[in-house]
Amino acid sequence: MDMPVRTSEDVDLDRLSTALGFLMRLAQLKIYERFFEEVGEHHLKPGEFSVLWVILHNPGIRQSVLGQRLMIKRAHMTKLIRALEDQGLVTRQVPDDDRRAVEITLTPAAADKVRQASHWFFTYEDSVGANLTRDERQQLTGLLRKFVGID
Amino acid sequence: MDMPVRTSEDVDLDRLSTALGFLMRLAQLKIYERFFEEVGEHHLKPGEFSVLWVILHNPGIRQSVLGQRLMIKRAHMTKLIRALEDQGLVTRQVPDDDRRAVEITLTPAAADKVRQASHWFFTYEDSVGANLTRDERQQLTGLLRKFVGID
DNA sequence: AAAAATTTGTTTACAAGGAAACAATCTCCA
DNA sequence: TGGAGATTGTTTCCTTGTAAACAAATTTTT
Repeated sequence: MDMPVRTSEDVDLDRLSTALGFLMRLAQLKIYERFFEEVGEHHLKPGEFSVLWVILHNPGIRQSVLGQRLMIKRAHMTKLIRALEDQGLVTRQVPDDDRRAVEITLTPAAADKVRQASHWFFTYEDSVGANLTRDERQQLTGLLRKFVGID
Repeated sequence: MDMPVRTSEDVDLDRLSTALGFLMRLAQLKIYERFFEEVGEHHLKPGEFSVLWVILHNPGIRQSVLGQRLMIKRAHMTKLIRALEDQGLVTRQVPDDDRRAVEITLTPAAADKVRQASHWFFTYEDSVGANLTRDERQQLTGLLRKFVGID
Protein backbone atom coordinates (compact mmCIF):
# COMPACT_ATOMS: atom_id res chain seq x y z
CA MET A 1 0.00 0.00 0.00
CA ASP A 2 1.03 3.54 0.59
CA MET A 3 0.17 5.09 3.94
CA PRO A 4 3.00 5.19 6.46
CA VAL A 5 2.75 3.49 9.81
CA ARG A 6 3.77 6.12 12.31
CA THR A 7 0.46 7.74 13.17
CA SER A 8 0.50 11.09 14.91
CA GLU A 9 -2.91 11.72 16.35
CA ASP A 10 -2.17 15.13 17.80
CA VAL A 11 -3.37 17.18 14.86
CA ASP A 12 -5.67 20.06 15.71
CA LEU A 13 -8.61 20.08 13.31
CA ASP A 14 -10.48 22.76 15.24
CA ARG A 15 -13.99 23.26 13.84
CA LEU A 16 -13.30 20.85 11.01
CA SER A 17 -13.74 17.95 13.42
CA THR A 18 -17.48 18.57 13.60
CA ALA A 19 -18.06 19.65 10.01
CA LEU A 20 -20.52 17.24 8.41
CA GLY A 21 -19.15 17.47 4.88
CA PHE A 22 -15.61 16.94 6.04
CA LEU A 23 -16.53 13.94 8.18
CA MET A 24 -18.50 12.44 5.31
CA ARG A 25 -15.53 12.76 2.98
CA LEU A 26 -13.26 11.08 5.51
CA ALA A 27 -15.76 8.31 6.08
CA GLN A 28 -16.07 7.68 2.38
CA LEU A 29 -12.32 7.60 1.86
CA LYS A 30 -11.96 5.17 4.74
CA ILE A 31 -14.56 2.86 3.25
CA TYR A 32 -12.93 2.89 -0.17
CA GLU A 33 -9.47 2.32 1.24
CA ARG A 34 -10.57 -0.73 3.21
CA PHE A 35 -12.54 -1.98 0.24
CA PHE A 36 -9.46 -2.18 -1.95
CA GLU A 37 -7.39 -3.66 0.86
CA GLU A 38 -9.85 -6.44 1.59
CA VAL A 39 -11.57 -7.19 -1.65
CA GLY A 40 -8.56 -6.42 -3.79
CA GLU A 41 -8.43 -6.04 -7.54
CA HIS A 42 -9.59 -9.54 -8.32
CA HIS A 43 -13.19 -8.48 -8.59
CA LEU A 44 -15.37 -5.66 -9.84
CA LYS A 45 -14.79 -2.19 -8.52
CA PRO A 46 -17.56 -0.66 -6.36
CA GLY A 47 -18.65 1.78 -9.05
CA GLU A 48 -18.87 -0.88 -11.73
CA PHE A 49 -20.69 -3.24 -9.42
CA SER A 50 -23.37 -0.74 -8.43
CA VAL A 51 -24.05 0.08 -12.07
CA LEU A 52 -24.37 -3.58 -13.03
CA TRP A 53 -26.44 -4.35 -9.96
CA VAL A 54 -28.95 -1.64 -10.80
CA ILE A 55 -29.16 -2.77 -14.41
CA LEU A 56 -29.76 -6.33 -13.21
CA HIS A 57 -32.71 -5.16 -11.14
CA ASN A 58 -33.97 -2.69 -13.74
CA PRO A 59 -33.49 -4.30 -17.15
CA GLY A 60 -33.72 -1.83 -19.99
CA ILE A 61 -33.07 1.15 -17.75
CA ARG A 62 -31.97 4.27 -19.59
CA GLN A 63 -28.53 5.73 -19.14
CA SER A 64 -29.90 9.02 -17.94
CA VAL A 65 -32.08 7.42 -15.25
CA LEU A 66 -29.23 5.21 -14.11
CA GLY A 67 -26.97 8.22 -13.89
CA GLN A 68 -29.48 10.25 -11.91
CA ARG A 69 -29.98 7.52 -9.34
CA LEU A 70 -26.28 6.72 -8.91
CA MET A 71 -25.20 10.35 -9.28
CA ILE A 72 -22.98 9.62 -12.21
CA LYS A 73 -22.64 12.40 -14.76
CA ARG A 74 -23.67 11.68 -18.32
CA ALA A 75 -20.20 12.16 -19.76
CA HIS A 76 -18.83 9.63 -17.33
CA MET A 77 -21.74 7.24 -17.78
CA THR A 78 -21.02 7.08 -21.50
CA LYS A 79 -17.50 5.87 -20.76
CA LEU A 80 -18.62 3.39 -18.11
CA ILE A 81 -21.24 1.83 -20.35
CA ARG A 82 -18.87 1.61 -23.27
CA ALA A 83 -16.29 -0.14 -21.08
CA LEU A 84 -18.93 -2.61 -19.89
CA GLU A 85 -20.07 -3.13 -23.45
CA ASP A 86 -16.50 -3.82 -24.56
CA GLN A 87 -16.31 -6.48 -21.86
CA GLY A 88 -19.46 -8.03 -23.22
CA LEU A 89 -21.40 -7.34 -20.03
CA VAL A 90 -24.16 -5.04 -21.28
CA THR A 91 -26.22 -4.46 -24.38
CA ARG A 92 -27.31 -1.06 -25.64
CA GLN A 93 -30.62 -0.62 -27.41
CA VAL A 94 -32.18 2.55 -28.77
CA PRO A 95 -35.93 2.47 -28.02
CA ASP A 96 -38.44 3.35 -30.71
CA ASP A 97 -40.38 5.84 -28.61
CA ASP A 98 -37.32 8.03 -28.00
CA ARG A 99 -34.45 7.61 -30.37
CA ARG A 100 -32.14 9.85 -28.32
CA ALA A 101 -32.14 7.46 -25.38
CA VAL A 102 -30.23 4.24 -24.82
CA GLU A 103 -31.64 1.31 -22.88
CA ILE A 104 -29.17 -0.93 -21.10
CA THR A 105 -29.54 -4.62 -20.38
CA LEU A 106 -27.18 -7.20 -18.92
CA THR A 107 -25.98 -10.10 -21.03
CA PRO A 108 -26.75 -13.51 -19.48
CA ALA A 109 -23.04 -13.97 -18.69
CA ALA A 110 -22.99 -10.68 -16.85
CA ALA A 111 -26.10 -11.53 -14.85
CA ASP A 112 -24.30 -14.58 -13.49
CA LYS A 113 -21.16 -12.63 -12.82
CA VAL A 114 -23.05 -9.91 -10.95
CA ARG A 115 -24.92 -12.40 -8.80
CA GLN A 116 -21.61 -13.98 -7.90
CA ALA A 117 -19.96 -10.66 -7.22
CA SER A 118 -22.88 -9.58 -5.07
CA HIS A 119 -21.83 -12.21 -2.56
CA TRP A 120 -18.50 -10.67 -1.66
CA PHE A 121 -19.74 -7.14 -2.33
CA PHE A 122 -22.49 -7.30 0.27
CA THR A 123 -20.28 -9.27 2.62
CA TYR A 124 -17.98 -6.30 2.56
CA GLU A 125 -20.86 -3.83 2.86
CA ASP A 126 -22.08 -5.71 5.92
CA SER A 127 -18.65 -5.31 7.51
CA VAL A 128 -18.62 -1.54 7.07
CA GLY A 129 -19.06 0.22 10.38
CA ALA A 130 -17.96 -2.74 12.46
CA ASN A 131 -16.50 -0.34 15.00
CA LEU A 132 -20.02 0.83 15.78
CA THR A 133 -22.57 -1.01 17.87
CA ARG A 134 -25.45 -2.75 16.12
CA ASP A 135 -27.79 0.07 17.12
CA GLU A 136 -25.42 2.79 16.03
CA ARG A 137 -24.92 1.14 12.66
CA GLN A 138 -28.66 0.91 12.24
CA GLN A 139 -29.09 4.56 13.18
CA LEU A 140 -26.34 5.68 10.81
CA THR A 141 -27.88 3.76 7.92
CA GLY A 142 -31.27 5.30 8.59
CA LEU A 143 -29.91 8.80 8.87
CA LEU A 144 -27.95 8.45 5.65
CA ARG A 145 -31.00 7.14 3.85
CA LYS A 146 -32.94 10.18 4.91
CA PHE A 147 -30.01 12.44 4.11
CA VAL A 148 -29.71 11.26 0.52
CA GLY A 149 -33.45 10.98 0.07
CA ILE A 150 -33.86 7.26 -0.43
CA ASP A 151 -37.39 6.21 0.64
CA MET B 1 -24.91 22.45 -14.73
CA ASP B 2 -25.32 18.96 -16.08
CA MET B 3 -27.94 16.73 -14.48
CA PRO B 4 -31.23 16.51 -16.34
CA VAL B 5 -34.49 17.56 -14.77
CA ARG B 6 -36.89 14.70 -15.37
CA THR B 7 -36.40 12.63 -12.23
CA SER B 8 -37.62 9.05 -12.30
CA GLU B 9 -37.73 7.77 -8.75
CA ASP B 10 -38.89 4.28 -9.58
CA VAL B 11 -35.48 2.65 -9.73
CA ASP B 12 -35.11 -0.58 -7.79
CA LEU B 13 -31.89 -0.53 -5.82
CA ASP B 14 -32.69 -3.71 -3.93
CA ARG B 15 -30.12 -4.38 -1.17
CA LEU B 16 -28.03 -1.45 -2.32
CA SER B 17 -30.49 0.91 -0.64
CA THR B 18 -29.30 -0.16 2.80
CA ALA B 19 -25.61 -0.66 2.02
CA LEU B 20 -23.61 1.68 4.20
CA GLY B 21 -20.76 2.23 1.78
CA PHE B 22 -23.10 2.98 -1.08
CA LEU B 23 -25.15 5.41 0.98
CA MET B 24 -22.00 7.15 2.16
CA ARG B 25 -20.81 7.60 -1.40
CA LEU B 26 -24.15 9.08 -2.42
CA ALA B 27 -24.15 11.39 0.58
CA GLN B 28 -20.68 12.62 -0.22
CA LEU B 29 -21.50 13.24 -3.86
CA LYS B 30 -24.61 15.15 -2.84
CA ILE B 31 -22.60 17.35 -0.50
CA TYR B 32 -19.97 18.11 -3.13
CA GLU B 33 -22.55 18.87 -5.78
CA ARG B 34 -24.35 21.35 -3.60
CA PHE B 35 -21.06 22.86 -2.50
CA PHE B 36 -20.10 23.80 -6.04
CA GLU B 37 -23.60 25.02 -6.81
CA GLU B 38 -23.78 27.30 -3.81
CA VAL B 39 -20.27 28.40 -3.10
CA GLY B 40 -19.18 28.38 -6.72
CA GLU B 41 -15.68 28.69 -8.08
CA HIS B 42 -14.99 32.10 -6.65
CA HIS B 43 -13.37 30.68 -3.55
CA LEU B 44 -11.11 27.87 -2.38
CA LYS B 45 -12.13 24.32 -3.14
CA PRO B 46 -13.01 22.10 -0.15
CA GLY B 47 -9.82 20.05 -0.43
CA GLU B 48 -7.56 23.09 -0.60
CA PHE B 49 -9.38 24.74 2.23
CA SER B 50 -9.08 21.80 4.59
CA VAL B 51 -5.36 21.54 3.92
CA LEU B 52 -4.80 25.24 4.56
CA TRP B 53 -7.05 25.20 7.62
CA VAL B 54 -5.10 22.37 9.20
CA ILE B 55 -1.79 24.06 8.45
CA LEU B 56 -3.12 27.26 10.01
CA HIS B 57 -3.92 25.40 13.20
CA ASN B 58 -0.77 23.26 13.14
CA PRO B 59 2.04 25.48 11.90
CA GLY B 60 5.09 23.52 10.79
CA ILE B 61 3.13 20.30 10.37
CA ARG B 62 4.84 17.71 8.21
CA GLN B 63 3.43 16.66 4.87
CA SER B 64 3.16 13.06 5.96
CA VAL B 65 1.20 13.89 9.11
CA LEU B 66 -1.08 16.22 7.20
CA GLY B 67 -1.69 13.53 4.65
CA GLN B 68 -2.48 10.89 7.24
CA ARG B 69 -5.02 13.06 8.99
CA LEU B 70 -6.77 14.24 5.82
CA MET B 71 -6.34 10.88 4.07
CA ILE B 72 -4.43 12.39 1.18
CA LYS B 73 -1.84 10.13 -0.42
CA ARG B 74 1.75 11.30 -0.49
CA ALA B 75 1.97 11.55 -4.26
CA HIS B 76 -1.06 13.79 -4.32
CA MET B 77 0.05 15.81 -1.31
CA THR B 78 3.26 16.70 -3.13
CA LYS B 79 1.24 18.24 -5.94
CA LEU B 80 -1.16 20.04 -3.63
CA ILE B 81 1.63 21.60 -1.61
CA ARG B 82 3.54 22.63 -4.70
CA ALA B 83 0.42 24.30 -6.10
CA LEU B 84 -0.10 26.16 -2.83
CA GLU B 85 3.56 27.12 -2.80
CA ASP B 86 3.29 28.44 -6.35
CA GLN B 87 0.38 30.61 -5.21
CA GLY B 88 2.56 31.96 -2.42
CA LEU B 89 0.31 30.47 0.27
CA VAL B 90 2.67 28.08 2.04
CA THR B 91 6.34 27.79 2.89
CA ARG B 92 8.30 24.52 2.91
CA GLN B 93 11.11 23.97 5.37
CA VAL B 94 13.28 20.88 5.84
CA PRO B 95 13.80 20.32 9.59
CA ASP B 96 17.28 19.59 10.98
CA ASP B 97 16.23 16.55 12.98
CA ASP B 98 14.92 14.70 9.93
CA ARG B 99 16.12 15.88 6.59
CA ARG B 100 13.71 13.69 4.65
CA ALA B 101 10.68 15.53 6.00
CA VAL B 102 9.15 18.83 4.97
CA GLU B 103 7.46 21.18 7.39
CA ILE B 104 4.69 23.39 6.04
CA THR B 105 3.70 26.84 7.25
CA LEU B 106 1.24 29.42 5.97
CA THR B 107 2.45 32.74 4.71
CA PRO B 108 0.86 35.72 6.51
CA ALA B 109 -1.18 36.52 3.40
CA ALA B 110 -2.53 32.99 3.36
CA ALA B 111 -3.46 33.08 7.03
CA ASP B 112 -5.70 36.05 6.31
CA LYS B 113 -7.15 34.44 3.25
CA VAL B 114 -7.94 31.23 5.12
CA ARG B 115 -9.58 33.05 7.99
CA GLN B 116 -11.75 34.87 5.48
CA ALA B 117 -12.54 31.72 3.56
CA SER B 118 -13.44 29.92 6.77
CA HIS B 119 -16.44 32.19 7.07
CA TRP B 120 -18.24 30.92 3.97
CA PHE B 121 -16.79 27.45 4.30
CA PHE B 122 -18.30 26.84 7.71
CA THR B 123 -21.46 28.62 6.73
CA TYR B 124 -21.86 26.01 4.06
CA GLU B 125 -20.88 23.20 6.40
CA ASP B 126 -23.53 24.36 8.85
CA SER B 127 -26.12 24.12 6.10
CA VAL B 128 -25.27 20.51 5.27
CA GLY B 129 -28.00 18.16 6.42
CA ALA B 130 -30.68 20.83 6.57
CA ASN B 131 -33.26 18.22 5.61
CA LEU B 132 -32.65 16.50 8.94
CA THR B 133 -33.95 17.62 12.29
CA ARG B 134 -31.55 19.28 14.70
CA ASP B 135 -31.32 16.07 16.71
CA GLU B 136 -30.78 13.87 13.69
CA ARG B 137 -28.02 16.14 12.43
CA GLN B 138 -26.37 15.99 15.83
CA GLN B 139 -26.64 12.21 15.89
CA LEU B 140 -25.26 11.87 12.39
CA THR B 141 -22.28 14.03 13.23
CA GLY B 142 -21.54 12.00 16.33
CA LEU B 143 -21.84 8.69 14.53
CA LEU B 144 -19.56 9.84 11.73
CA ARG B 145 -17.01 11.06 14.24
CA LYS B 146 -16.96 7.66 15.86
CA PHE B 147 -16.94 5.96 12.47
CA VAL B 148 -13.84 7.77 11.25
CA GLY B 149 -12.16 7.66 14.63
CA ILE B 150 -12.01 11.33 15.48
CA ASP B 151 -11.98 11.77 19.27
C1' DA C 1 30.00 0.13 12.54
C1' DA C 2 27.94 -1.87 8.38
C1' DA C 3 24.10 -4.00 6.10
C1' DA C 4 19.17 -4.33 5.78
C1' DA C 5 14.84 -2.49 6.18
C1' DT C 6 11.84 1.58 6.68
C1' DT C 7 10.26 6.21 6.05
C1' DT C 8 9.66 10.57 3.34
C1' DG C 9 8.98 12.99 -0.50
C1' DT C 10 9.21 13.11 -5.58
C1' DT C 11 8.50 11.78 -10.33
C1' DT C 12 6.18 9.48 -14.05
C1' DA C 13 2.49 7.29 -16.09
C1' DC C 14 -2.28 6.38 -15.66
C1' DA C 15 -7.41 5.98 -14.03
C1' DA C 16 -11.59 8.26 -12.50
C1' DG C 17 -14.54 11.79 -13.10
C1' DG C 18 -16.31 16.55 -14.62
C1' DA C 19 -17.24 20.87 -17.81
C1' DA C 20 -18.30 22.57 -22.02
C1' DA C 21 -19.52 22.30 -26.70
C1' DC C 22 -22.00 19.58 -29.96
C1' DA C 23 -25.44 16.76 -32.90
C1' DA C 24 -29.57 14.37 -32.94
C1' DT C 25 -34.03 13.98 -31.33
C1' DC C 26 -38.11 15.25 -29.00
C1' DT C 27 -41.68 18.67 -26.93
C1' DC C 28 -44.26 22.63 -26.74
C1' DC C 29 -46.72 26.22 -28.36
C1' DA C 30 -47.73 30.28 -31.31
C1' DT D 1 -47.30 23.21 -39.02
C1' DG D 2 -43.00 24.89 -37.84
C1' DG D 3 -39.71 26.91 -35.10
C1' DA D 4 -37.79 27.62 -30.31
C1' DG D 5 -36.24 25.34 -26.60
C1' DA D 6 -35.22 21.21 -23.91
C1' DT D 7 -33.28 16.54 -23.41
C1' DT D 8 -29.98 12.62 -24.41
C1' DG D 9 -25.86 10.89 -25.37
C1' DT D 10 -21.18 11.72 -27.14
C1' DT D 11 -16.68 13.83 -27.72
C1' DT D 12 -12.71 16.54 -26.28
C1' DC D 13 -10.11 18.63 -22.88
C1' DC D 14 -9.04 19.20 -18.19
C1' DT D 15 -8.79 18.32 -13.02
C1' DT D 16 -8.24 15.30 -9.26
C1' DG D 17 -6.28 11.48 -7.36
C1' DT D 18 -3.64 6.89 -7.42
C1' DA D 19 0.13 3.26 -8.24
C1' DA D 20 4.70 2.12 -8.86
C1' DA D 21 9.46 3.00 -9.09
C1' DC D 22 12.86 5.81 -7.18
C1' DA D 23 16.48 8.64 -4.28
C1' DA D 24 17.75 10.35 -0.01
C1' DA D 25 17.69 10.06 4.78
C1' DT D 26 16.78 7.50 9.00
C1' DT D 27 16.20 3.43 11.98
C1' DT D 28 16.96 -1.30 13.07
C1' DT D 29 19.62 -5.49 13.13
C1' DT D 30 23.43 -7.98 13.65
